[in-house]
Parts: sequence; structure tokens; C-alpha cells
Amino acid sequence: MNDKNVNERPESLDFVRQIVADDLKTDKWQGRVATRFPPEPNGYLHIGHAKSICLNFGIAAENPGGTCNLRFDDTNPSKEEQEYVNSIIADVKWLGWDWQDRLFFGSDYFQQMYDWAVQLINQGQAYVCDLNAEQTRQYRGNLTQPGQDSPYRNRSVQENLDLFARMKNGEFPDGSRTLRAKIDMAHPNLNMRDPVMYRILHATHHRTGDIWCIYPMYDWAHGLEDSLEKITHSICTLEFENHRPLYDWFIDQLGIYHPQQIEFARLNLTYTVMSKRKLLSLVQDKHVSGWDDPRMPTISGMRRRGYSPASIRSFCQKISVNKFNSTVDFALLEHCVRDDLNKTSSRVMAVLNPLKVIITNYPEGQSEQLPAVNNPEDESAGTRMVPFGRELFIEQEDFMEEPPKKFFRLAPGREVRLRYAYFITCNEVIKDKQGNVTELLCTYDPATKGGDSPDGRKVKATLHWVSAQHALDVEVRLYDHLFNKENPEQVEQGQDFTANMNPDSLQINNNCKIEPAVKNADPLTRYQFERLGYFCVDKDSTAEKMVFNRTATLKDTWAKVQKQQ
RNA sequence: UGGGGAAUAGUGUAAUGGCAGCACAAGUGACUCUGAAUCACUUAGUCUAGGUUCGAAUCCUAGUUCCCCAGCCA
Repeated sequence: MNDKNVNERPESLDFVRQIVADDLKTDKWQGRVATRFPPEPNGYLHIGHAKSICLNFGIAAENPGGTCNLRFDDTNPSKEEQEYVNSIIADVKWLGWDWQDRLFFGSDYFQQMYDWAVQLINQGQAYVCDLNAEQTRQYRGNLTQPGQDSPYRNRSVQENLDLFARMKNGEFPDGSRTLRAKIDMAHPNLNMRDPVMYRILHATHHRTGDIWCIYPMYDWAHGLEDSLEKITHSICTLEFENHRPLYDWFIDQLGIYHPQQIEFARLNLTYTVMSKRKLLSLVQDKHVSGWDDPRMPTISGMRRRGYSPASIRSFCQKISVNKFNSTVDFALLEHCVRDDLNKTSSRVMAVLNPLKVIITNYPEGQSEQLPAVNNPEDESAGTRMVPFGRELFIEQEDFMEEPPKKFFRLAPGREVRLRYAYFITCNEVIKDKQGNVTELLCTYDPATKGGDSPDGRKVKATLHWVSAQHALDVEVRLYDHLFNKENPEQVEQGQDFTANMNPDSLQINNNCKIEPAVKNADPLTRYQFERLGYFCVDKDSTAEKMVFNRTATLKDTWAKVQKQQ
């Protein structure tokens, strides 16, 4: 017998969710699911972090009773700032996730970490080492050669306890000593060759101030933070695979609660630089206006550009999660943005490159209001009135004096529809001395009010337009990729990555016209400009002049036809 | 050259011994108060070589290629 359901495939889980589901089945964590998103506050969050955020918070949300903590991994005061803490909190919240009362800081655990370090010293598994950074490196060996034991490796517990306390008390200068785990200097995994647990750093921490002058290293701190918060699945990126044995070792030696570390591949996007260090240099070297420059792949940049939280979440869901490196096509992100904005944004008529049209048979001084639909995808968005008058603007590219075969829009002697308004026919073309078209003289058919002809006459094109008398002058900023090449991070050795930058990534158009409906809209309000794309109100808008960012373009079939000719 | 990971259409991913599927991109067409949106259709894939099996993307063996690790960064 043929079962019709044979083609239905079971809903598939990515490998992380599969592990969570399996653990639930075996009751490994007594039914708990506890994840965390643990950024270091040393920069702004970007779309790569969004993948991790949506994974961690997503898993928590999908499982009854699941939790996801927001934890700042702030163990290196020399790179971290309160500004970054604030921006990260704002960005995670904006993306739509809620950590409730579980906002934590690694620095809140410094005393506990210190006590545990003392325990390891007492167990003979940690020692104070007087080697400097250079010497430590030499003693570590390399990929093929085993390391050598530090001459300080066999200090007595008593001496280690004493020296570690004095390190903490600030008796030694930066870099003079470290606390190291005593594991195995010949271990094939370099991370296990007596890794540094604490370094001396006389720096002011953004939260603990000058209380501490020794700071824990990531490998020592991270597992302890996870353990203290009773995390079940500690999800991190692939480069920490080599650190997992150390993560497990510390926790096992201490005999404390033991979460499971799981690694997944970080996100790469075509045309997009994703390294925090490089993004920082784009900001510092003023290649962009700031972390929230709309061309930046930061969450704040994308927000300002007009991307919606839902679109970013949907993107993160579509790219899935895996254990191998890949580069996602930027087009998929844009698809998610368009898909969401198409459903949610109000339509509005705007003209980016105005061409004046005079309706010669429309009475001078007269105007009228015509009803227009706000969002054909959403009836509840209602309608608005659009003013019409004798003088209008249409898009320059919507008129051609000598139209090629497949051009359907306005041309001399041709009739087209103005959306929601009337059919018009072009009778005369006015030019300046250089021969540029400056004005079109047209006539309208009063019987076609609203956009339909009672005699059933058809037109081949409908144009967007604005009334010259009522239109608002606005500035529109058009964006392209900041970088030219598919993989901007991969540049020739020694070459600055900014060599790949696209000089046309920002174009400012000061001469745009838009219907008055948008007047005084709040920053971040998103619109679809008919046929032109999605735009959003920028924070630079003033009472005198509004500024719009182009969020995404719509497909332009006519441009393709032109190219083929 | 040590250790740790990984390999499925152009791109991103499903299929956990049983019909290689989905999405993006690309292409064709329909429809349309925008040539947008929408809808329909099309193109295109299991790294290689052996083996086990009635049957292999999946299991085994060997090879190839790619990524990560020698911070007192995370």
C-alpha cells in the first residue's frame, strides 16, 4: 500500500538542538535546559553574534522551563568598557530576547575564582611561575616539539600560596609572574601545557575598579562561570574545540558542577567583515561614522539601516547551525529583510530623482486629496489621502524621449497611469540649453480619477509620483556593500583589509521628494517607497529636513532588460 | 611534521542503512494600480578510490582538500 505521508519528512533539528533533545530524553540534566550568551564587552555586537544569541535564547525559549543568561565575560579590563556593556544589553533586548533577572558578570565571581585557584594550589595542581611572557612561550615548545617544565613548577604548596596572595595584593609588577595549572608540558594539545590561569594586570576594571590586580584567563574563568550558573549546554564557537579538554579538566579537578561545552561554526557573510578588531579599526580610522553606521554589520548598524528584529531572527533560523565553516550569501539576509518588511511596512510614494510634470489641463491653484492603500499585505493598516495638483514630480527614469522596444513607461504621446490618481498623456518635452529634459507637459483624463478608465482603456505602466506643491524635500542615503570582494577578510598577506573597500558604499541624495504622509515620523519608522525599495527614517532627521536610509532594494527587472540590450 | 575538527547543487542546509529534499541565487512563464509583490515551472549536488550490504550521503579502510591550536586575548 502506498502511504501518502511517505513524502513527509520529520522536522529536523540542528545538531545542537539534537543534543539538547537527546539529553532531555535521557534526563541528563533532570529536565533542565540552561544556556547563556557570554559576550566580552570589548565592542558592539554584530550579525555573527546574532547567530549565537538566537541559538542560545532560542533553545531556551523552545524548551519548557528553559533559561538563557546574559553574561558579560569581563575578565580583561584593558579591552572592556561600560559603553559596550550598555550597547550589548540594548541590542540583545532589541532583538527580542529576555534574560529576565539573569544578567551576570564574570567579574562578580572573581572572589570565588580566586578561592578555587587556592584550592588547586593546595591540591598541588597550580603553581606560581616567574617566567616572563617571552620565556613562557619558549618553554611551551611548538606544534611538533614538546615543551619543557618551568623551573618554578615544583615550588611547595606553601610558597605558591604565599606568592599567589602577594600577587593578589599587588606586590609584583605586570607580567612578572603568573599562576599556572600543572598539567603536562608534553601534551599534544598546546592548551594543556601548563596554561596560565592568572596574569598580573594593574588596570582599572569597568566594574570592580582597582580591587583586583590579577585577572583570570578565559580558560580558567569561563567554565567556572558556566558551573556557577548551572549551565547545561555551554555553546561556543569552533575555535574553542581545542580548549574543551582544559574546560573539562579545571571543572573535574575542582569537583564542581560540570556543564557540557558544544562548539558550532561562526557565521561568515559575503562582502562582510566580521572580526571585532577590524570593525573597531573601521570606527577608529573613521572609515565609517561609528559603530551604528548603516553599512556596518553590527546590530546597531542594521537597526539604523532599517532591518527589523524579526528579519534578523528569521535569517538566523534559516542559516542553521553546523560544525563546518561556510560563507552565507548576503542575498539571503536581504531576502529575510524584504520578506518581513513587505508584510509590515507602510507604502508611500517618493521620487528619488525628480522630473517635473505639468498637467496643462488641470486648473491652476487647484488640488485634491486622493485615497491610497497603506499596505496591500495588511488591510488593518488602512488608507491615507495623497494630495494631487497641477505640478507633479515623477522619477526621471520613468520617462524616455525615445523609448526602446520594451520600455512601457512614459514617453511622448504615450498614456500611463499615476498610481491612485489619473491617466496622463505626455504632449510636450521641455529641455534646457544642454538638451536635458527639464519638464514634461501632460494632460490628464478627469474620467480616470482613482486610476481606472470607465471605457476600459488599458495602460501598460503605472508610475509613482508626488505633488510638487505638497511634497517634502528629504535626504535619502543609499548604501552598497562596504567591501567589494566576496571574502573581504581574506586579503593578500601584509595587505590592509581596507584595500577592498567600496568607494561607492554611501551615496547621499539631497534632492528627493516624498508625499507629506511621512512628516514627523519617528526615527526607525520603516516604509516601502513604491517600486524603489525599503527605507527608514534616520536619527539625523531634523524638523527642517527628514533623512531616510535605504534598507533594501526591490528587484529591478527593467534594469536587467536594459543591461541585455 | 603533533593534536583537534570538517567535507551534500553556484550559496546555505535536510535526509541518522531504504525515493537525495528545502531555501536563497539564477532562468522561463502567468498575473498585476508600478516591470514590485505574488504564483507556477526549470536548471543544478553526495570530495576521491576501494569495501560491507538486497540496498550507502549515512557503516568500514585508504587517500585528497579545507579549518583551528605555539596570547600573560576571548
